[in-house]
Amino acid sequence: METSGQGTRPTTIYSVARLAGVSIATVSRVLQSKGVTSPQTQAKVLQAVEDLEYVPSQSARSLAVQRHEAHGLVVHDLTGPYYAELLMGYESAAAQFGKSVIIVVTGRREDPSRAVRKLSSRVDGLVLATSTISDDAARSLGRRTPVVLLARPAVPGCDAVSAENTQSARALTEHLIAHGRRRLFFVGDPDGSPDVQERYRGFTAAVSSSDASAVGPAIRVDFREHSGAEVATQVVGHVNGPDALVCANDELALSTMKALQRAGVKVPDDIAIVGWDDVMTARYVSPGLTTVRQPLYELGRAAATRLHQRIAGAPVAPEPRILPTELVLRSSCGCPEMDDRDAPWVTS
Amino acid sequence: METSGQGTRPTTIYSVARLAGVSIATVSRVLQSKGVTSPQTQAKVLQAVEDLEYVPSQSARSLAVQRHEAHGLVVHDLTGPYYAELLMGYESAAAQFGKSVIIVVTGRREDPSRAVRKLSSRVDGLVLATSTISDDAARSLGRRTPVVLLARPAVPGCDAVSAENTQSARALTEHLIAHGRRRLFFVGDPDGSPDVQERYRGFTAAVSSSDASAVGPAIRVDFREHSGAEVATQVVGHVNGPDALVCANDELALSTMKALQRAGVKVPDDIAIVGWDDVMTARYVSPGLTTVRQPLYELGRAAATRLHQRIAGAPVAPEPRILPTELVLRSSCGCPEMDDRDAPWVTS
DNA sequence: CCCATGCTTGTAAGCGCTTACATAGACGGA
DNA sequence: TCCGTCTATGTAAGCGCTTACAAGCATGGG
Repeated sequence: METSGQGTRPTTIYSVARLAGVSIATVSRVLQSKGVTSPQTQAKVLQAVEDLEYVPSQSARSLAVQRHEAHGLVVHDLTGPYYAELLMGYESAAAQFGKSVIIVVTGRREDPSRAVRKLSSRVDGLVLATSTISDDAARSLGRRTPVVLLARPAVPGCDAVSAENTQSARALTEHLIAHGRRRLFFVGDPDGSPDVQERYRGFTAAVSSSDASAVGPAIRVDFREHSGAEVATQVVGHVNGPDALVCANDELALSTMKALQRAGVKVPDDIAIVGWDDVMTARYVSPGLTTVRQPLYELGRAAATRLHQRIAGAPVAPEPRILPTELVLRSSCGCPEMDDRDAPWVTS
Repeated sequence: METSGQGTRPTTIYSVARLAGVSIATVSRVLQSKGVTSPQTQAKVLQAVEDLEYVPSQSARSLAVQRHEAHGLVVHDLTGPYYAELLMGYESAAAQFGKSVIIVVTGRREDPSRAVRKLSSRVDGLVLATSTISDDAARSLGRRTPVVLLARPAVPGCDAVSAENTQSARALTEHLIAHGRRRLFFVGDPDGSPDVQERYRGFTAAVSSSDASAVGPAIRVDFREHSGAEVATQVVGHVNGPDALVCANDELALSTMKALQRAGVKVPDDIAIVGWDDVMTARYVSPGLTTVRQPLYELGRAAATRLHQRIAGAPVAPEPRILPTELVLRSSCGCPEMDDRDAPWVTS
């Protein structure tokens, strides 16, 4: 029969020591494989551990070794594939280093900075993503614990890893121009996130070094899917309206495309549309959405790895680590449809 | 100037006590708002805390109070919107209870069960999702710490929360039959997960209590997107092939639909297709995918809330908590296109 | 036969915090 | 003035683990 109530948890290193007939130091030694222990002793201890289903208390261990063996990850939210993929990469690397990962989502918090401070007291280091806490707060944290910034500009005392944005924005825009587009519009709020800002910068650079023209300033809408309708109303029916839209991410691009199509606009014939992230939907819609793929999983791994190195004593890297991105050309930009490329099962 | 090296972390409760000119007990008392302290003392302590940027060590606290103030969440992976949404709900509820959440992804682990056991030593309770560790392992854990099972059958000693599957599968299938479909196929592996099993059961029930017939056993393919191609080859060109496909999830449904369309099959005229989850793509493809929406965010919250109650001492609930799901009718089932319903910005 | 040597194990001092209990003032009633 | 009461604070004993150091015990060379 089972001891149903789980009220009892007196299974400490002492119980094990007693059962095995050794001292707690010996138990600790065999469990950590530290110091030397005779094979017989090891066997006895391991047996006792087995019998008692003993699991060492992490907090006691942390207190003793002055290490938490945990990484913190702070993100704004988790909607969309972006953070999920990132988190998987992060967790996988952290797991390889034997670290737990504790996640904090600041999106709906009253006091993100307090939450992060509290988090810092149970981890050995932190990864801070965009739109979570301020640069100042990050810098202050960076003074007492290793901090890696994710997809945001470096601040002194903190490492930074992110995906390349400006170059790919430029390449994407130039691709549109090569397709003959001349009246380009950027959709998204450059002040909303560093990523968007960089993309906008690349867009602007490409436009201004060509004979094309940017149609007005960026259409500043947020990332939400419904923003597409808003964009569509601003765009349709104008005589000299845009013939190409560079959207800050795929959600925006897709909802805009849908709203436009519903309004009778032909994509890409009338207006070409491109986005960022290569979400699943991008390869299912018609026309397929041309976009920029970010190495999210790798980004997560890179952040975790860098954090691990910092915790191990490595100094702050002088330069941010920038991961390359990849243009994914489908047909919303004006390229011809290609079945193979659009096939859902072709992933690389 | 800043003290750049973060090697020094001698900021303990002792430093604060010394600076404030009180004992560590007093510091603890004002920080925990426990016991009585004079306003002046409070002010002094708070000031010292401020000056030193003191944050109490979580491990020391955990050790003293015999509580970790953290919840564990164990999932198989994080791909797709399913777990991301779930995790957000989970984290939000946990945060409200003042608990950190530590996440473990078992998908690529060598020894999931060991990882979970280790996790259990740093949390006050666990939520275990499908396809992570065995029922036996879960039951064994449930004996020593509160455990909530997520989207999997209850085991003695553990709570369980999940979304309704059988009823909605039945309703979905009956809807297809009402559309005149008579040769129905289930796509997905019922042995792959309890969810799929229940959906298959509902499907079977609906078919057998009608004059329709299930075309052969389930087509057992996994959840991967490329499985669609496989399904398509099995299905096209048969004289008495299916006129409706009930797919275990949306990824499967979408990739199948795409493969079918590419092969010249008309959806839904020749073959109707439905799925599960209501992923973003479902409302962007043409025809819109009819599917079942699960209250993922709420599911996450429910799991966290239940775990919290268990940790607080509540007994194991005798029955699993089943959250209702919702049919989302678009046009891949044969329903007429409706612009409004398909509009991306209509979310509820 | 004795002791230096090496190997294994035990002893005990923390790690930073909470909290039961002791103590020291302050205050007021007799 | 004295003492009982109450309140604010200090003292110290853990929480479960790690680890430097001490100690015990064979072993073998001198």
